[in-house]
Order: sequence, then C-alpha cells, then structure tokens
Amino acid sequence: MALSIHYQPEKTEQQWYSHWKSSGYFRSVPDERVPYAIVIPPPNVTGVLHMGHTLNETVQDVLIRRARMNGFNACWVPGSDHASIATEARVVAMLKEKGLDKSSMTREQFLSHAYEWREKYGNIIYSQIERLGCSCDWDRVNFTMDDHYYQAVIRTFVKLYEKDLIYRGARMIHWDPSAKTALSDEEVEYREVHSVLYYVRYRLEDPPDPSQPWITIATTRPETILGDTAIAVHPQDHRYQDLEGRYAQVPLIGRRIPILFDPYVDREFGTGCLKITPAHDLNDYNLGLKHHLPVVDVLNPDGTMSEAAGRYVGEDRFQARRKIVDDLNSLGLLVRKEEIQNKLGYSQRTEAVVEPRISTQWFLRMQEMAGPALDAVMLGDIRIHPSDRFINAYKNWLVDIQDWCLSRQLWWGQQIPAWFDASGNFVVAEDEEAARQSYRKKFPGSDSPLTRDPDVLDTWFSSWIWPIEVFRGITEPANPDFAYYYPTQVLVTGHDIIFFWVARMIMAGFEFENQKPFSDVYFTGMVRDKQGRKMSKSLGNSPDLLDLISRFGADSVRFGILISSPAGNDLLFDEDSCNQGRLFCNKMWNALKLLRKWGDSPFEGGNEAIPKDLFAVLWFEARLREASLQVQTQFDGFRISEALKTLYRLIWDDFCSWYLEWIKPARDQSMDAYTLEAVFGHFESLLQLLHPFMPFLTEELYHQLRPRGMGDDLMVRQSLPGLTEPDRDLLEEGELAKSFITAVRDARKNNGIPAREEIRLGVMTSRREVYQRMSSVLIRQCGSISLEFTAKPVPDSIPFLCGKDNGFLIATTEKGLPDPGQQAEKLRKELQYLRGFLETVDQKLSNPLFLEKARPDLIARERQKKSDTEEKIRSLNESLKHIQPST
RNA sequence: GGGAGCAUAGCUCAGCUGGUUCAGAGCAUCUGCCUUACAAGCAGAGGGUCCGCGGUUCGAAACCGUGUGCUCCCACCA
Repeated sequence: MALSIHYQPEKTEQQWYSHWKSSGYFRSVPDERVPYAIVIPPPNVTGVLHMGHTLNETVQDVLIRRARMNGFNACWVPGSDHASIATEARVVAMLKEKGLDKSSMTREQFLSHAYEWREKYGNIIYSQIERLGCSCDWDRVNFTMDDHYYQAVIRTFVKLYEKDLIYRGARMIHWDPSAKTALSDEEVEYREVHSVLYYVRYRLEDPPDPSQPWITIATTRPETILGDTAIAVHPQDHRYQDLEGRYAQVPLIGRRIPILFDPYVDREFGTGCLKITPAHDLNDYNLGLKHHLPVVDVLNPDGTMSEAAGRYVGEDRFQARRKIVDDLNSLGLLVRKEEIQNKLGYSQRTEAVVEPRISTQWFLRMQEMAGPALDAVMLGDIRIHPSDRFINAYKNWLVDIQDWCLSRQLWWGQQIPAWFDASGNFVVAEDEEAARQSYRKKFPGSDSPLTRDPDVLDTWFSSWIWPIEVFRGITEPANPDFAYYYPTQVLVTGHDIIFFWVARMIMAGFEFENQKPFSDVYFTGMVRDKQGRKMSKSLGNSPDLLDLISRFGADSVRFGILISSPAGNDLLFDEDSCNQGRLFCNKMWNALKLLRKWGDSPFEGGNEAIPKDLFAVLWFEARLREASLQVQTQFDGFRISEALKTLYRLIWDDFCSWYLEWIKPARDQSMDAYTLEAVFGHFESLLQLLHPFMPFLTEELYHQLRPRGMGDDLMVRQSLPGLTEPDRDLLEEGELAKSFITAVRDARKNNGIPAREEIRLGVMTSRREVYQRMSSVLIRQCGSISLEFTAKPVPDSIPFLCGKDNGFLIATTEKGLPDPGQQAEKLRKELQYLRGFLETVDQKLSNPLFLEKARPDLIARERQKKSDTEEKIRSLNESLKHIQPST
C-alpha cells in the first residue's frame, strides 16, 4: 500500500486512542512492580481545557508514559473539581438566562440544577484530555463531589474540629459582594488602580479655634463615611494637639464621633487625619477594637447600602459613592480631589471588588500544620523544580501563615457538618444522627430541633486531600490501592496555585497520613501569548485547543507547547511552534517511507550480506546511546523541554540528515540485510524515545514500519534503549566524517563546483585507518569517485582543512578545477585565525602563574591545543605553498 | 514597604563543576539547489560589547559587589 505524502494525524489519532483504551493500557492495578503515580490537578468540572492545562497535562503524560516504558506501574489518576464558587456563579447565570432566580428556590432545587449542569458539561473536559492523548486511568476518575469524596471531606472537617484545629468565630474577612460569600485571603487578588482621594470636612464640636471649625480627612471611600465612628490623628502631630478629647460630626448624618490619638496614623498621608470605619476596613476594625468603638455596617451582603446608610439605602456602593461626593460637594464639604494610585482587592473568581466585612465564619488554625510542611520541603523530602524561584515563596507563606477561612455562603459544595439548635448552640458530626447524639451529650436536657449550617466548604478544602482520597485513603484507609500508590511521585502544576493547593496538600498529607503526598513538584510556567500577555478570554488571545488539534494534530500541539517551555519559566506560546511540530511529524513520516522502500526491495545478492557502511551503523548506535543518556539526565532534572530538543536534533540531524544518507544505497542497488535490520531497529528505538512526547505519531509509525502481532504496541513496549556508555571514539569519528563532508561541500560551493560534478579526493592524514573505515561514506557523500591517501599536498587541487588533516579536491578530467585562488583566500583567513588562537594558548603556557596553579590536566590540554594548532598551521602552510604558484 | 527571579544572535532561550562542548540551539534572515523519503525539503552562510561598572582569580558569560532595566510573589497605609 502506498503511503501518503504527508502524515495525517486526523486519520490515526482517535483510532489509536481507542485501541490503547480498549486494550487496557491505561489501567493500573497494584502489582509487584514499583508504582509511579501522578494525580491530575483536577480542572474545573464545567471548564474547558486552556493552554495552561494543555501544558500541564502534556508534561504529566510525558512523565507517565516514560515511566510506563521504563517498567514502572504507571498510574495517572484523572478527575475534576467541583469548583464551588466558579461553578455556582455559572449555574446562577444559566438559571438567570432561563428566568430563574436562585434566591427563590430551595437548596435542593438549586442543587438539582447544578448536578444537571454537571451531567451536561462535566465530561467535556475529559474528552479534551483524551484528544490530547493523555494516558489517564479512566477507571479511576474522581470528582470532588462524588459520594465517597464528599464523605472524606466531611470526615476531615470533623477530625480537625475534634482536634480543636477548626473554630467558629466573628472576624474581619474578605467578602465577595457578587457571589455573596466569604473568601479566603488567597482568593483575593490585589491590583494597582487609579483612584480618587477625596478631602472631606467634618465639623468640629466646640472648636478650640472658632475660626477653624473644620477637620479635614482624606478618603478613597466616601460611601463609608456613613459608617464612621471616630477620627484619629497621630499623638505627636503638632497640628492637632488641641483636639484631644474633642468630637466631630460625620457629614450628611451628623453622628457625633470622638477624635482619638493613635500612633497608627501616618502623619504624611493626606491631612494626617484618619476617619475610622470599623465595619469596612481591617485597620479601622483593629483600631475600633482597641478604642472600643461601635461598628456601623453601612453595606448589605450584595454590596448595596444598608439601612444604616440612611437615605442612600439600597443604592449600589459605587453609585452611592458618586451621590455622596455630589452631596458633599453641594454642601461645600468637599475640599478637593486628588488622583492617586492604590491597590484594590478583587475576587479571583468573580472579579468583584471585595469588601472587608465582619462576619461569623469557620476557620482552620494553620500554625501547627505549617511546621511539617515546611520541613518536608526545606529538608528535601519533597523536591521542588525549579527550586530556586519557589522555595522562598513557599517558606515565607508558611512562616507567616494566617488562619484559613473555610466557609462559603454557597450551596454547591460540601455542606458544613455542623448542626445548630434554636439558641445558636452547635455540634459538629459526620451526619445528622451522630450530631443528635453528640448534642444530647453536650447539652443534656435540651431538646431543640437541629438545623444544619447552610454554608459549604471552600473548594480547596476538598482538593487538599486529592492525592489521598482519589485512592480512598480517608474513606477506606486500609485498602490496597492506597497503600500501594501513596505517596505519589510527581505533582505537575502551575506555580500560581502553590499556596491554594500545593502547600495545603503537603499539610494535609502530614496531618492525615503522616506522610508526604508526593516526592517531586514540577512547576510549569504560565502560558502567555507571543507578546508576553497572559492568555485570557477577554483578550481573545487564548487559542481553542480542539481547533489547534484539528489543524495540526495532537502530537504537533504537544510538541509545540513543550518545545517552547523552559522549565518553570513563563512560556510564550506561538502557533508556529505547533507548525514546527507538524513539520517534524512529516519528517518522520518521510523517514518511514524511505525505510519501507528499502524494506520492500531487499538485498538479492545472497547470504553474505556484508554491510558496506558498518561505520555508519556503529556510529549511529553510539550516537543513539549518547542521546539516550542525555535524555535520561534531562528527565532526572525535569528538563522536559530540553529532552525533546535533544530528540529533535537526534532525529532530524543525526538520523535523517546524516545516518540515512550515509547508508542510502546507490540508485540501482538494494540495502543489505544487516544494515536494513539495524536501521529498522534504530528507528524503533527513536520511536520509543519520542513516544512519550508524541504518542500517536510514534505508535502509527511503529505499526507502519512492519507488521506487528497482537499486543505489540509501542505504548507498552518496555525496553527503552539501554543506558550504556557510547563508544567515544566512534562518536568522535562520526564528527570527523561530518566535518569532512561539510568541508568538501563548502569547498565545492566556494569554487563553483556543482554537487553532482564528479571529483576525486585526497587526504593527508596521520589517521589513515580511521579514514579507511569511513571511506565509502565519504566518497559517496562528497560525490567523489575515490579517496586517496597522500603524503604531501596534491598540486592543482583545491585544498581544504578538516581538523588537523589536509584534504584535496582533485579534478577527474583534463579540464581540471577552477582556479583555487578563492580557496587560498579562505585558507589564509583560517591561518590568521589559527595564529591568533595559538598566541592565546602560548600566552597561557608562558604564564608561570598558570603553570603553577592550574590543574595538571588543564595544562596538558593546553599543551595538546598548542601542538594541534601548530600542526594545523603547518598543514595549511604547506597546502598554501602549492596553491600560490598558480595565483 | 519586604522578598525572589531574569538580562547571552533580529526573536525565544541553552550554557550544570570558572579553563576545548565556550561563545551555542531553534526560529527568522541571506545564498545555491525541483538531488530518485521529504521544496512543508536539501545544502551552505552571515549574524554577538554575553546589560553597565568595579572586584576575586593565572584565567570570568559563569563567582562576589554595585548600578540600571524588566517580571513575579508577599504586605492592612486610608
């Protein structure tokens, strides 16, 4: 069957994927092999795969496929995250479109809509992961809202509560007015924005100087003026010394508030007077506590003004700000406005400006858990790659850790297992029955009905046990899977969730299992576009993965994202790199066509098939080993992108451009059986090395190369080329052959001798046997009819230099070659360079300090350099002598 | 305000233990080739103040200090 001109991924990818899947290759169960487990960072259940995922999943698949080929029991656990706040926001929006309002339905009704949504869209992400070729064990899919998982989350909550690590209390927290829920500190993103600083006059009561009846404060949030309960100045601020013990009036509402002295106030900022609104600012809250100030909350949970805001009630906070500024202005209380830069907190999920808000929530004490998590990384029990950048951040976060606000005022998630009686007493238990028992014990005699806390838990409180519970480590702690796979090997994720997820998983690992969750963490960079901008929906610069795959093929996309991905650095993604991947696929496809052609017309010359180009075969053998070792080293250091580059060069340059050309039979000849078998074997080794990166292409080529029996699939072939030291001499000789051929091509080009014009070659060398070994390769590749050894320069030839050896292009006809004057010029330049080089070497060698202090082997190397260079110069001079007469 | 990282060819980046892997790779550019696997290809070439300054050293792209310029993280200055 004739092979198509180009590789056609669309014809093979889906087919191979289903073959692998139905053959059970993705499935992993405990056995006697060493496990190699990776848990996927669970994408949001209703999300689609973006380029960041593409990078992460590809890296994971590369690691897991390579581990599988290396004989490990590789297990990649897929799954998804219920993503409480993000998903709930989307479901609410979807309902709104249908004319339904969350607030008018029961929890059960809402959840049934949410589950319906999940049923409808929750599997999209999995099919995209499949399209990418990921070898996940699909029998192990976990979802953070699965029954067992839900149960596990509840159980950990109860455990921590019983250890007194979870508490409930009123604190100032970050509030998302759009999602109407509390957030953790980590879910707030600060952005630099342009703001207006308003200078507002407050009337002083009984002013010490009646001509100065005002005190002016500066604020960026005039709408919170209505919640002011004091004004503060610095105790040493001479401007305000006479205000001690006096009172001022809040504009618009006339509330009487004290003027306090507190060193917290920055005298340099604004007017040096600070308005204090304990309900709406963390610092003010703390000052309020210190000075026993009342708290006036002027905002509703949805960000509108509350009853306390008087006539502004019901207005949106930003609307109210404008109105209040207008009102202050018309009352003559607005002194001036000033543009300033400041930072505002935004909700990571909804983009709403967060409000500091006093609220009763559930918190987890983190201090105690931070210790083991810190030690694990600092002592190297868990290794972070690349380490330098992230260890510090990790350390700082843990050292200065804050308690974790766990509760969210949402419905989509694990409902907090706390039950309250009518008077606010509560118990924490795994289920209602247990809660009742516990309640009776704790509050004997009281028989109030119990209602469950309506709030759910932070999504990250469920994902932090991911590496444990995907193996049922919490709900069925004694099960064999958990014992076998935990701890897992590698976690591959973006560095943006180091605190959200990675640090907390490490804590959970030690807290619940007394054991790290993984040994290595590999942080990928953020995927950016060509101009370095973050990929985002609003910029429209995030390519559609399925579209990319349909245009380039999954392997090319994998290639494209990996080749531009230096470890840990942000990567600038450009479609062109996928195209480069596509060209690479074609290159290999064409190599296959060549091999097939050779295989189709085998050598007819009898049994004594003497390999003509044994040198080439042995050289490539060595080169393959060398590259395999490099690749292994690169994998060991998680330099995945480098490993792919190594293979790319090995395949394109060494295999295709050199090796295949070297062994290519002459036009009317066939390939001998030995070489044929060798090159087929080499190709298979290359396919295997490349398979983790480009699984579809390599599997297809593996089967196209020759017929295979049942179950002989590349994906499960477990014999990666052995890691034995290559023959260094052979490698060096291969390089010599390459540079000789290049030198001849260069000389041809410089002297206008077409590639097909026959020549003879002469070489003046001390390594005759080496040249003899590769002579057939050199002769053919140089378009020569012979290679002659000569003791002195050949007259009327074009000389060139190859290493220390002199080479000569010799004419085969009477007509001769063009005037070598051109070439002489080139050689003179070379000579000049060599003389300069020799000078630097001589300088070193004549420096007594160098001879005294440098390592002996380095001195020997310099001496070698010197004699080599001198020899080259001698050779060149001699060649030039023979050219000169004719110029 | 605190901390971290980066600066090497037009672009994106390697360069690990200071010295023959030392100034590299890919892409881009230029030149010549429709050579019987591949023109989506082949062959060849050009291209650099290794950010500036100072120091350590026999020797620095690499180590130290410093300046400059980007990037990121953390932090409650209205």
